Amino acid sequence: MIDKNYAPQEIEQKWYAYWLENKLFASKPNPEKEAYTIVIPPPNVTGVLHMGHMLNNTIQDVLIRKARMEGKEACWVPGTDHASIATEAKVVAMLKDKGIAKSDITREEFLKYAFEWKDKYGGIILDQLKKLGASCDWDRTRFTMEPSLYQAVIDTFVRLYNKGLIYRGVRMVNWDPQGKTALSDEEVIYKDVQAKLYHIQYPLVDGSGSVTIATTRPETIMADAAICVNPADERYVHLHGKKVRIPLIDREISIIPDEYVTLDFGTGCLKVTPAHDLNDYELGLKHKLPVIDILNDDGTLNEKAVLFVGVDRFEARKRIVKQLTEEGYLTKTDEYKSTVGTSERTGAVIEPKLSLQWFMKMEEMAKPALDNVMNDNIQLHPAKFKNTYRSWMENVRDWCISRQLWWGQQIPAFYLEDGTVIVAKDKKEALRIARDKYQLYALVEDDLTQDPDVLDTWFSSWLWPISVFDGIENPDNDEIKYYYPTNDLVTGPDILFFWVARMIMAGYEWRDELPFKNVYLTGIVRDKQGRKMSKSLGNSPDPLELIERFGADGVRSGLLFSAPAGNDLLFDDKLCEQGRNFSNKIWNAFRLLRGLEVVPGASLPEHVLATAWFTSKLNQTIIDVQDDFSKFRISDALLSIYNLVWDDFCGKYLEIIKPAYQSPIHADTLRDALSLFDSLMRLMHPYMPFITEEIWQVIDERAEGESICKAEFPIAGPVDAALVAQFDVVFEVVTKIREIRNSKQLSPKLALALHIKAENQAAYAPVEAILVKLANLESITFVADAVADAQTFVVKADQFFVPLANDEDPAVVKAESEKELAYLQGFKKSVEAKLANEKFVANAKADLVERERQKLADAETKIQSLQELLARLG
RNA sequence: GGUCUUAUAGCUCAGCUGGUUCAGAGCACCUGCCUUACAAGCAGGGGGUCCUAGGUUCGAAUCCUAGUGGGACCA
Repeated sequence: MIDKNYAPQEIEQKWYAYWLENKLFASKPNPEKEAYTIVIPPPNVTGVLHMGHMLNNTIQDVLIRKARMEGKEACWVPGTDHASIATEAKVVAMLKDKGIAKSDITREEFLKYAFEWKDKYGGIILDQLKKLGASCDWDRTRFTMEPSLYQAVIDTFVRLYNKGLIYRGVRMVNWDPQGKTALSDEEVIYKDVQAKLYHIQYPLVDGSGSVTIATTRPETIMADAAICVNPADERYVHLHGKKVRIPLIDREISIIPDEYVTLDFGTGCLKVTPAHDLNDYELGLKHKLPVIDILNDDGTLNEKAVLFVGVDRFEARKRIVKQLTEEGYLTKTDEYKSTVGTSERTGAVIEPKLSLQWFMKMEEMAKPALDNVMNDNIQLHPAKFKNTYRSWMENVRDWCISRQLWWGQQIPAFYLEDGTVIVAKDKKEALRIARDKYQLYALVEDDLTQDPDVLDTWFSSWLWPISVFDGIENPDNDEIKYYYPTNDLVTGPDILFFWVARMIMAGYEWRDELPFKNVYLTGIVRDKQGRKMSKSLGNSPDPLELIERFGADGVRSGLLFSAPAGNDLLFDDKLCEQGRNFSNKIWNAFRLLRGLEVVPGASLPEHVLATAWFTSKLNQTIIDVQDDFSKFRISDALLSIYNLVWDDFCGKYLEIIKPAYQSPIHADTLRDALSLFDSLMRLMHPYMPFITEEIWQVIDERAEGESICKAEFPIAGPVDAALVAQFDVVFEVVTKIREIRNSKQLSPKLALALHIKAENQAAYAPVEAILVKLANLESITFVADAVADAQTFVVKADQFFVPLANDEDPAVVKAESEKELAYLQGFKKSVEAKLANEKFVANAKADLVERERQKLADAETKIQSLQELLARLG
């Protein structure tokens, strides 16, 4: 006997091993078939699976499994990202625990440790994905730092440098004092903070008083280059060109006028600090002010600060405030709401810093990337992200691509002793160029020094859809030609610019073609209070534990029950519980069919009819599901299937064909039912791969190595709308009778008699047996007149009577019927009004008008029946 | 501050090109059932001013405008 509760753990393990063993996820170019390709958004190599990955990868798996079943050559490429900042931080921390400082070891030693660490802890996340059922082609697993992908990055750098798209220059960049590296604009997260606005007096050199400036960063006064006022500000006109002394250090600076200053902010006097603020920097350029950088790379103050040398910037702020107060320079402190940029990876407060870095020009590359999204060559789902995408692409700024780290692709720029830069794929090539270009024939490799910096992680990720198929190194290979462009990309909107936009740029740059046709943007998984899931809040469930509790199928369907594209998902265990219950429901439906005793023979006519009815429902659902998928409504498609399986198949179809207790089922009926079950399993397989495989394998004889993974996805046949309508009437009647039973508190075991006053008695003949069974009737009798002492109801135009001693207050019964009548009369009136409206008849579509006429006719017959009923009630 | 987006049942959301009297699903809730596939279940039920105010239209949850409250991105 099969267990009545579905136990997923063993089953999941068994089938995943089977799938791998039989290479069911493996793909290779097959010209006979259409390719369907997804590249995984590579998770950080040292990351662990979180709920966002679960959602994201479930969606990818649903898409890829469906494509595979539809006979496409489905290829899902997995892999990991080296995540330079995050991983380097982890390796540094690991070394620190061992008592090793990064500064004490060489680059080579560090990288050795880093690779060891990666080999030990990296890729855990990929094993976790297997638990989820992810059908990746694991033989294709790639890593952004492996030799071939590393080389692709180097080649890209050289190519773009030679095209003049990459340059090196001193610019104001976002400096992360904790990671001690520059960051791109996109890696800076702005946060609201409650800051203080300090009002500081600067004495005039001529002794005629002082000016007061307002600043949130008093520790930068030592870097001041000027005081700036708006020329239109009458308060300060007399001060233009005068000099003030910076408090505490007594350095003299000028007061200059510039329209940049806002009159009504603070005091209207702005301290200009070109080294530590982007706007001040530009103001400084305009007025040729000196740049005085008082900060070290780690955020401590340097000698140029004069005061607090070696002290951290935040500590220095506290101390300088204290000193300014003591010496009477600080006149006022206001509370001030402000925003501060922080590092996406380390969380440290970003310092704008003037620094020599490598940049990529974005304007030219952004153009095809923008155009091809706006014209829908590449579709974003949901489309609302097109707006956000456009505004970003239209305002794109040059990309700072160098990072002061060791873990990553080292920039292929080589310097001669005099600082001359040679960009080449390796030192040998650089030497050749140096010799040829500068006639430096005596030069040897040791005379060249490679740039110590590495490239931004995204500078490798943006090549991912191409580089996983070696399309950069070997652009004409069979794989890239077959699999590229890929089809769908599934990712979060938070990396739309970091990653998606740049992949599109890289696609057009390298292959003059889009990298994927659709981008499905998932929402963020939040907890049920709407908070983002995070380690520090501890509100993120452990995905593997969820799988343990609810089964992978349960978790997958649970996540998708409420995950419309682009909308955040408020996660609750409850959803997975619902998914698990669904697994169990399917399991028990199958137990029922498996447990039946079979006798040879043809199906009863009502069973044949029920099979035809359910087939229509199934076909309709397949049509709906395909429509949903075409619009990336993955969640809606699942709900359609859920309702079909639970309500129509289990609740109705199985109840109709289920034989009485200990009675056998006819072989033909069982065959039909199992055939439908088989279709349902195939329809559901993309969502619930494990349980569907388990059942599919025993529904019928299967060959060794065969799998539902490669079985055909159901194809919709015809839908018999009339039959569906007829069954709707049956179910409505059944519900009414059950309602009577419930309200009278009668046992479901008590068979009732039913009398029908029907317009068309013959219409009931084929479904009588079904009515008897579902409503538990002892008899159906057709009558010409009303039946006394009976519970009555009307469906369509027909009247139904269930003879029961009527102990209800006739007035109540009458009131209810009158209420229904009034409703129908109102309905009729509104439809009549509509049809009498010439503009409606003239403007509305013909079939709509026809439907309205039908509605009117139906309402009229029903009203008539109700009136008869009421007449009898007196 | 700018741009975009959103507001529907207690909760999470559907409602697709305006057209069933359209107000719907799941969960939650209430009532009754351990009816031999499933209590992780079955039968039935209650519940909404479709944010507010205008407008367009024969007709508005759906389109437009303004306001209010959320959210996202950008600075």
